[in-house]
Amino acid sequence: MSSRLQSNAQFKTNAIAAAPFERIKLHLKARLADGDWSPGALMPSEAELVSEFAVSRMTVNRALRELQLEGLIDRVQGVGTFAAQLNRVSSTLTIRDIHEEIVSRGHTHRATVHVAREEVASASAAARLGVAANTQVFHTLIVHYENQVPLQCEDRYVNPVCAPDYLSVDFTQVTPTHYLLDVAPLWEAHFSVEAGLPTAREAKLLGLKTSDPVLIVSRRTVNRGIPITQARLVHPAGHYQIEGAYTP
Amino acid sequence: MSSRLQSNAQFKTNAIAAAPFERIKLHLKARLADGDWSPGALMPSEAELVSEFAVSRMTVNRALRELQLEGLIDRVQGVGTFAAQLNRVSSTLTIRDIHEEIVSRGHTHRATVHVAREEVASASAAARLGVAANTQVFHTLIVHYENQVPLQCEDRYVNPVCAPDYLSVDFTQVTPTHYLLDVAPLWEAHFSVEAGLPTAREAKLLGLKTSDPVLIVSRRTVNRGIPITQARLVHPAGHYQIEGAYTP
DNA sequence: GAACTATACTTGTCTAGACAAGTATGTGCA
DNA sequence: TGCACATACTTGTCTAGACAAGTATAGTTC
Repeated sequence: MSSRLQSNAQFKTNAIAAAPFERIKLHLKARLADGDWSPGALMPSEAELVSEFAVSRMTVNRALRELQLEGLIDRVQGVGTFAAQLNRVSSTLTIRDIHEEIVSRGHTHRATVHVAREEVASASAAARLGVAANTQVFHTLIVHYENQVPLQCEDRYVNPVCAPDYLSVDFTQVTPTHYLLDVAPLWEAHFSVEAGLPTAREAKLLGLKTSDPVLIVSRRTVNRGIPITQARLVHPAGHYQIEGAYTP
Repeated sequence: MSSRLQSNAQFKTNAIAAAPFERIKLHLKARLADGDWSPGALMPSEAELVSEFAVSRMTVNRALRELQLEGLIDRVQGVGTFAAQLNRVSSTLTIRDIHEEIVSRGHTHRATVHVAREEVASASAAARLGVAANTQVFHTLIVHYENQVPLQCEDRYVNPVCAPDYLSVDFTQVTPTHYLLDVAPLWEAHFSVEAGLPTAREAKLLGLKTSDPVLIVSRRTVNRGIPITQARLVHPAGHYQIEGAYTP
């Protein structure tokens, strides 16, 4: 019983002070925020922190390794630990499946399929997808509605090698993104975001004029070097914004 | 000499096989990519991986902890390790200081200052910055040029509490972002990206018509709960795009 | 002066063991 | 049946020590 009380007391202490590696991280973060080390300055070595905090080196090492992953410090084997140059603002941006995103807002999602066929890729489409010209590819053109308002025009090319049954999917029920995540669960994505004008067809599908600005997201995904899909996602201005946050 | 050769040989072996924790990570990633565990499925415990790979538990633990940080697995103390639900596409987006970005492309950066003064914040500006209405704030309006072509119109409000000397900076030489990073090296950022139309003034400064689409980035930064700055960054369509990548 | 070498210091990683703490399950008692 | 408890298994963390490997520097040799 007394040992139970003792471990409870220890737990409460830990709840305030957190785990040692966490305490070391917070301490170094606070000093970095105070400007104790200007960017590029040499910070204490692991051995010095071991003495200061009276912990083992593995604990200090974990704290520093995680700070390095967070981009707050730079470490060079054989040299030392340095305060990072914080001249870039790295943010984590989450692009979610549009169905999930609309539903999470409590709204209804509806999709209309305007193209769903196999095509010989044009030179530009093949280049964007990353396959050879004149290859057979799947092509879908789907408009997504949030509460009956058009939110996204999704023009997508898919590599048949990765998803041979792609065209048999009912895209009014399952989004291409969702289906492709099932077929190829892990991949690399590259994307770019820009403002522009819709094509005549996109304008018509979204109920816009061709002079109305749109937000265009281009995304290409690759699995082990094999291109899976390339999508051009066109959103009417004002109806869609990408949000992100960065917390050190 | 022979010991040198021996360590070289060992190094080469390591170069192929990588560190044990890295090998375990790659092995589990490959099996996740193969769909060996569907989302939510129970994965091997640390003890099982210790047996399989003949390493210590700390090594397995590090591999799993890093996979968890990467969002590929979920771990629950007392229960086990599970394959993550990969239904969201998380990407790391890096917004860099515009001066650094232009210079890194080998181009020249020039800035013109159109407003740099202290103002009583309007209701909307105060709300966007996160300070009380009728507070004194700093306001700058700067246009950034890449090779003499206008690239960004930067409309920024700054909390005088965080950067009292803000107006004494020569913004043709130092960007506000760069200066503020010096004054407050660590902070949280929230941003949103959308397409839209420029205001009449922005259009004039960027050499656009008010009907030309622009990419608008709104960013607010906070340090320990205290708002630092709020910026509206307007870019002509076609001249600017945000890029990002996601590599599991 | 230039090139080599020994040394000291740094980070990178692994080990074997330990204790803590969360969770599920079976067992015995009321 | 329903509740308390012991048990087994899980992850979370820390330790003390070890070796490897990268880097800088002082000293030595040519």
